[in-house]
Amino acid sequence: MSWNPVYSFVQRIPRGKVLTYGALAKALRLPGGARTAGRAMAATPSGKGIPWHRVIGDRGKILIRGPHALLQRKLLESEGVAIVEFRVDLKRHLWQPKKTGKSKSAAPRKRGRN
DNA sequence: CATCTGACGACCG
DNA sequence: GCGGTCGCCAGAT
Repeated sequence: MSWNPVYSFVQRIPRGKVLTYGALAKALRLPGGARTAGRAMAATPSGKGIPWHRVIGDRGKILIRGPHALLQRKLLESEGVAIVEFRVDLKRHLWQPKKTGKSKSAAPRKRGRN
C-alpha cells in the first residue's frame, strides 16, 4: 500500500492547525479507517518535510508513545498550538479541509463503528 | 504460510 | 471520565 495520498494530504495542513487520524482517514476514504491513517503516519519517511506532528488523536490527544511524543508536542507548540497535558484544543486548531469554516461542530463526533 | 502488533476510535459498564 | 473489548488491516516475526 502506498501512503503517498496520505502524505500529500498531511502536507496541506496549514501551520498552526492539526488534523485527527479519523478525519484524515475519512477525507481520504482509507480502508480500515483511523487505524490505517495511524499506520500511514507510523510509516512516514523522515526528511521529506512531512508535518506528521500535525496529526493527532480524535480528542486532540497525542497518541504517540515514546520519545517522539515530546518532539511532537514541542513542534506543535513552536507553531503556536497550545497543548495541555498532551492535549490540543481541537475547537481552536482543528483544520477543516473542505468546508469554508462556518461549520457547526469543530470537534469531530462520529457514530457507529468504523 | 500462521501470528502478533500496533501513531485509532467507537461502544459498554 | 476511565478502562476493557472489538473491528480493521499492513508489516514484522
